[in-house]
Amino acid sequence: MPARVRRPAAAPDPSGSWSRIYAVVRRIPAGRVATYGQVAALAGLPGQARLVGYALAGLPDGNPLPWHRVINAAGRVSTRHDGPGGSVLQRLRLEQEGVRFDARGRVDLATFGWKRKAEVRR
DNA sequence: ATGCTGACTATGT
DNA sequence: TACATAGCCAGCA
Repeated sequence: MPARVRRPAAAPDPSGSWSRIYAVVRRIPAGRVATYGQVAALAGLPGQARLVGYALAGLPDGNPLPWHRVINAAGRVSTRHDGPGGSVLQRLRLEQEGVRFDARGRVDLATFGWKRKAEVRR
């Protein structure tokens, strides 16, 4: 079995990359989605989209982090190894927040993508 | 200290 | 649009 990433414990290392990732994910507003690469860049880890996925994989169940708002660059929900239910739950939560999926199960990043600055409204 | 794995992305065919 | 390949980093055995 693959070495399942263990959660960063209750006291995440503030210097650790994972903590920075979590901090960014937490800022994603409801009804919007961000790509792994985008989160990585905002976390100061340009190009390390993978780390974002792995960091989220180590999240404990029931944690307050809106991990479901993070999807891949293709606008699709990544399938996790944790269980197929995870991706389903993710899509469900997003739809609940108003994010629309097309017939192919993809999200239009141009519409629901998280824009950090100035965004469309305000 | 070394090697393997993994919620990814960009590029080429 | 879909599949294959290479590059990236942190954590665990």
